[in-house]
Amino acid sequence: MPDSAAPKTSRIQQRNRKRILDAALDVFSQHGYRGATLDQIARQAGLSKPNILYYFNGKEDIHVTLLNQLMDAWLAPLRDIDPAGDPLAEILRYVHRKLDMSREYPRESRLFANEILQGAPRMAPHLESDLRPLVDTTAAVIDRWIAAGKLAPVDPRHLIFSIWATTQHYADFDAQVRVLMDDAPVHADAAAFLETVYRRLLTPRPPAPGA
Amino acid sequence: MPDSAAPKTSRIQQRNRKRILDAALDVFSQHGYRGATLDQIARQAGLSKPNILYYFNGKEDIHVTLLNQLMDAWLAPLRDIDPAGDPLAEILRYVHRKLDMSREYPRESRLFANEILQGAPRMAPHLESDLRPLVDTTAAVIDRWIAAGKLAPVDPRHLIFSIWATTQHYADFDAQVRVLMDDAPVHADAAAFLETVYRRLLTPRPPAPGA
Amino acid sequence: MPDSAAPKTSRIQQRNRKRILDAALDVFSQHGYRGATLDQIARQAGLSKPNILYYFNGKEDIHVTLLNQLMDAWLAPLRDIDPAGDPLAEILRYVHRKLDMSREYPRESRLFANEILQGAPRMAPHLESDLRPLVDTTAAVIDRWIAAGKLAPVDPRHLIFSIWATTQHYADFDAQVRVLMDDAPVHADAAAFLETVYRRLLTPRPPAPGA
Amino acid sequence: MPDSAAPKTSRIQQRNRKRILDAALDVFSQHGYRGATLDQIARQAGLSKPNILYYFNGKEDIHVTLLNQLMDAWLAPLRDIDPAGDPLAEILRYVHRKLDMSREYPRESRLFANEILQGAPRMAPHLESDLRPLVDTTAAVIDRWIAAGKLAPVDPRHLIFSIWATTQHYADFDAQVRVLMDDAPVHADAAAFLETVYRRLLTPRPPAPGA
DNA sequence: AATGAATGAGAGTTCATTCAT
DNA sequence: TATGAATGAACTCTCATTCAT
Repeated sequence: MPDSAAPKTSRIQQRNRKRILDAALDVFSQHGYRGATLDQIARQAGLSKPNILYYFNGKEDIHVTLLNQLMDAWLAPLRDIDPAGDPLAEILRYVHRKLDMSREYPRESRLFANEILQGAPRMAPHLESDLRPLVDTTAAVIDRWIAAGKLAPVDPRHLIFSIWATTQHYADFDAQVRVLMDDAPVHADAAAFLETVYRRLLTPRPPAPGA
Repeated sequence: MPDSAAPKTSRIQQRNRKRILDAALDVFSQHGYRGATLDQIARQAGLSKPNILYYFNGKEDIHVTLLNQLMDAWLAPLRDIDPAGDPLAEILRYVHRKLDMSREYPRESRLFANEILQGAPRMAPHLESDLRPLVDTTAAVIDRWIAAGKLAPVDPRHLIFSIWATTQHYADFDAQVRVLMDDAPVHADAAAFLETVYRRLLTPRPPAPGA
Repeated sequence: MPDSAAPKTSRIQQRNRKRILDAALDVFSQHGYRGATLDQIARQAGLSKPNILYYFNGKEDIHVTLLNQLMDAWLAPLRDIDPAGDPLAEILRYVHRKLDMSREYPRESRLFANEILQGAPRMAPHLESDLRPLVDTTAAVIDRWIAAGKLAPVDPRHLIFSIWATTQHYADFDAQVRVLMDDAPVHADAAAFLETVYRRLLTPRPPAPGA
Repeated sequence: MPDSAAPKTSRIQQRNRKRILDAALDVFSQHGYRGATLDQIARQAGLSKPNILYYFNGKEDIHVTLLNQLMDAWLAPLRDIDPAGDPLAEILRYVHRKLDMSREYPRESRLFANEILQGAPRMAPHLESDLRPLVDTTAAVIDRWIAAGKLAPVDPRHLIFSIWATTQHYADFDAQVRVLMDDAPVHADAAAFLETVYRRLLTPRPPAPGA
């Protein structure tokens, strides 16, 4: 039992941290930060409450850790827009990836939505340091595409907002969508709809002949 | 002296109930239902905590009252779409009204967003009874417009979702928007952007000549 | 309207005080002192809560007033035992009157029971000043009757306790009695039973021949 | 190390649960359910208020647990009446056991009295399911004894009520008894008195010669 | 004589966190 | 590493009482 425990526990540690974060994602995304309780998280994780506080320094620590971990994955699709790719195709790919994430990771979407709704008290720094430069860069790329006549002119930042809004809506407002769309293949229809929206919006048009 | 007594007492009641609801709107929209406390609401309303419970039967009563009162105002723009009006103009008017509401009533928007995010525990009945028939009706109107060739073909329900999503985004994700848009005239730019989006999306196009 | 109001209000006062005390008797006897609320009393009395406090100085005042008022009526049967009457008949009459009171005034019985159960915090003085001398006197009468050979020898105080206990039981433990005696004519049977008990207990017997 | 762990933690639990129940018995029996506060119970138990709620699910849980636990002990003497024993001796033994219980467990007696006085809101089911069949059985036994000429004829249920009433009186109305019986050996005198009462009541008499 | 409005004190309960092992 | 036990702070809500009219 002397030194063979270290690696073993390390593996246990990792597994337990993951369990806790997964349970916390469930609970936080459903009830919000204040509405969530450590008891719920502990029960869901199959651990005792004090044991959870052995792995994390408190409720807020869990929440912040979650937000930080998710930030990267959350921004990946935006990062992956290829300035050298076909502009319309790049945008549409981004739209579809975001929509897919709403379907596959609705808890993450709701976690962020909750945080932003409440004024981003725990995420404001990250927005400044991580999100903002990325959006600035992407907006510049889009502007260049527009200047090159490869996209119809639009405000790039509001374009990004609209993509976030329309795709995350299917995760964040799922309760409402489900009431209004019983049985319909929501995701497929949404994908087709958004494809249409952004294709019509962004397809560059030849200047009017008489102009 | 006949009926002049009733309003006298009612005056105070009405004023205080309004104060409380206004304060509660502030607090609930910012912290969510569970995150809000009667203490905060009382402080903001300038009343004592027990006095608040003299006017309402409890925290939940205040919340439900708020949601009920707001539901009507919230749906009004959708109700006002005129089936006899010009289709594109009607839709665009709706978009602008929704966007204006996001600017003028961001708390209401966030209150609803919070409620829906958490699965609409206290509003599900209203969604079924009030929202759903209204959306069904409106979708039918749009479908008729499309069939008449007055709008480009789109899925009417996803169109509605996209309008909600893009307009409410400026209220619900305000904290994020502000980080990314310092100093810009957000509202005016958003209005122009959305005008472009829905105009390009919905303007009926003549069939391709060769088709 | 100058001085004609006084007698008029005085009548209203009396009527309202009675209403309040009657309502309070209901509520106190059912829920105990601490379990009763002024709201319940006010509702039952058909008056507003502040108006009740116009007539009485507080919750305790109502309770004490009730206890004081009832004390006299409660002790009347004991006072009415006639030292000059037929001993056995006097005792039996007392038993039957007490039993009748349990049927006709169960609320009063329970009010007293509640008070005594809790250590008589508000009635201890009355017990000392009113009840004790009366019991002492009655015990002396009974002792004299026994000495005169007109009653079989028993401890007079424990005799009195047993009469109180057996008769008040039908009011105080009514909930239990009803569970165990569905449909039976409880009161009549109890009267017959107690008649038997005290007749057999108290009928003087001739001394054993050989004694 | 197999099963020795369980009792270890259970030791503290059992001890604290007992402490709490004992304190609660004190407080509930003196002030009634509504009049009792968790603060009082906690203080008396030497525990913090939240710690009490760690062991019980709330005030009502403590109360119900108490009533359930006591029910068995409370009915034991009645269960122990031996249908094969000597009738008069069995009854007298029951009377004395009940009287002893009033002296040794007055709090339990008052707890029950409080509950019944208020209509048995939390004990009605137990009365139906536990008490009633037991009383039915016992009444049948007594009826058989009477039919066999071994007891003077009396209504068995009212006999039982009278035993309950007269014995429990010394616990439930202790505050009153003490005022009226200073210094007397109440319990011994009561025992002698009740012995007389039930002996005279139940001793079968030979039919009057002339009858 | 009466009441709508208001409140301080305190009730039961929840919960993040700490203690002890 | 893990957990039963414990608690201070805070929460919602109740209630006897007071205020103002």
